[in-house]
Amino acid sequence: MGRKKLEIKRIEDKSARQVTFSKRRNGLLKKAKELAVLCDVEVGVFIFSSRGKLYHYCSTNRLSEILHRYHSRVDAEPSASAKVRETKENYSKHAGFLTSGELLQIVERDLEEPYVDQLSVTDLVHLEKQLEAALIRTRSTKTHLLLDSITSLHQKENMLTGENRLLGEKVARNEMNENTNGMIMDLDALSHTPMMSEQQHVSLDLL
Amino acid sequence: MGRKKLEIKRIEDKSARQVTFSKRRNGLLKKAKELAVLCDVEVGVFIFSSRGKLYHYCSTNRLSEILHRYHSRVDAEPSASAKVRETKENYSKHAGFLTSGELLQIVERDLEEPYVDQLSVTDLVHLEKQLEAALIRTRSTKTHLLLDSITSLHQKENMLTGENRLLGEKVARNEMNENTNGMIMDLDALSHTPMMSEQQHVSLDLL
DNA sequence: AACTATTTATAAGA
DNA sequence: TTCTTATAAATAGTT
Repeated sequence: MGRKKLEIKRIEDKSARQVTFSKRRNGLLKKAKELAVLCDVEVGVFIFSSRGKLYHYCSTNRLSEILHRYHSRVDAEPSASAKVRETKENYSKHAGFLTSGELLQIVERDLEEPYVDQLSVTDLVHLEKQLEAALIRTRSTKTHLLLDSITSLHQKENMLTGENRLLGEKVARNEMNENTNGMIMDLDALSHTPMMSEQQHVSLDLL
Repeated sequence: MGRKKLEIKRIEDKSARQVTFSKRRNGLLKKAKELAVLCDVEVGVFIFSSRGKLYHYCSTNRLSEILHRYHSRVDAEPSASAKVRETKENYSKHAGFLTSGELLQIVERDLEEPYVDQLSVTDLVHLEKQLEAALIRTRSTKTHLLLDSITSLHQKENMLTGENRLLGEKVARNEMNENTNGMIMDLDALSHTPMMSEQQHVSLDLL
C-alpha cells in the first residue's frame, strides 16, 4: 500500500529499511491492540530490531511475564553496551571451566552492576547451569565431609569400645585375683548402653 | 477499513466478533511476516483465542523457544482438556500444604501423563516452587540428621573415653596393688591416639 | 516528520 | 464459512 507495490523481501537500502521498520512496526503494534480489543483475545507481539532493541505489545500479564524474561537487552543505553559485551565475554571465556570460587567471584562482581538485566536469556541460562553445577559440587562435598566424619567417628567408637572391652576384661581379671568387687557392675552397665547406634544406621541409610 | 469506520472496542455480537477475529488475525500474522522479512528483524506474535487456541508467528528460533513454553494449551484435544483441568485442580487444591510425599506422588503420577505439556506456565511456575521448597526441606532434614548423628557420636565418644579413663585408672590402681605390669602402656597409647578429632571439628565448621 | 498516491486490509453483505 | 465489494487504513515514495 503506497505509491508502488512493494515486493516482500529484505529492503537492502539501510535507511529505507529503517523508515519502513518504523512505520510498519507501529502499524503492527496498532493492529495487535485493535485485535485484542475488538475480539477480546490475548495478543502478544515482540519485535527485536537488528540492534537488539525490543518493541512489544501485550494485552495481558501472562504474556508480559514471558516478555520480561526477554527484556535482557531492552533499552540498553549505548554507554552500557560495552560493559555488557565485556560481561558476556567473561562468561563465555571460561565456559565450562570455572571453579566454584571463580564462578562466585564473577557472579558477585557482575550482580553488583546494573547490567545483569542486559545479559541475554541465553547467557543467563548458561550462568544458571554453571551455578547449579557449582551448587551440586558444593553440596556433594559437604555431604562427603559429613559422611567421612561419621565414618571416622564410628571407627573411633569401635576402637574405644574394643579398648573398653580389653580394659573391662583386665579389670575383671584383676578383681578375680584380688577380692575388690564394686565398680565393675556400674562400668559394665555403662559400656553396654545402647545409645543411638541403631537410629544412627537407619538415618544413614536414608541419605 | 471497510464499509464503515469501526470503533475500536469489544465487538459484542459473538459471530461478528468471530468473523473479525478470523480476518484480523490473519492480517496481523501476515503483517508480522512482512515486517520480519522487509526489515530483517525478529518478530513474534502470539494470539490466544478466547477458547485458548494459540495462533502464532515466529520469525526465528529464539522466539519460538519461548513460544513452546506457552504451548501449554495449544491444540489440546477436547478429550484431554478434562484431564488437564483435573491435574490443575490437584495442584491448586493442596497449594502450600503438601508434604514431600504427597508432592512426589502427585508429580510422579502427573509426569507420566502426556498432559504436562498442557499445564500453563503459571501452573508450572507454581509446581517448580513447591518442588524447590520440598527439595529444601529434604536437604535440611538430611543435614540435620547427619549433624545429629555426628553430635551423638561425639557424645558417645566422650562417654567411652570417660569410661576408658575410669577403667584405665582402675587398672592402674590394680596394677599398683599387684605387680602385673604389661598391657597398660599399649592400652594407654591406644586411648590417646588423636584420630581425626581435629579435622572433624574443622569440617563441621565448614557446613 | 509531513504529504499523498496507491495498495492493502477489512466491514458488511451475499 | 467463503467470496465480493465498497471503503477505511496503512504505507511507499516524495518533499
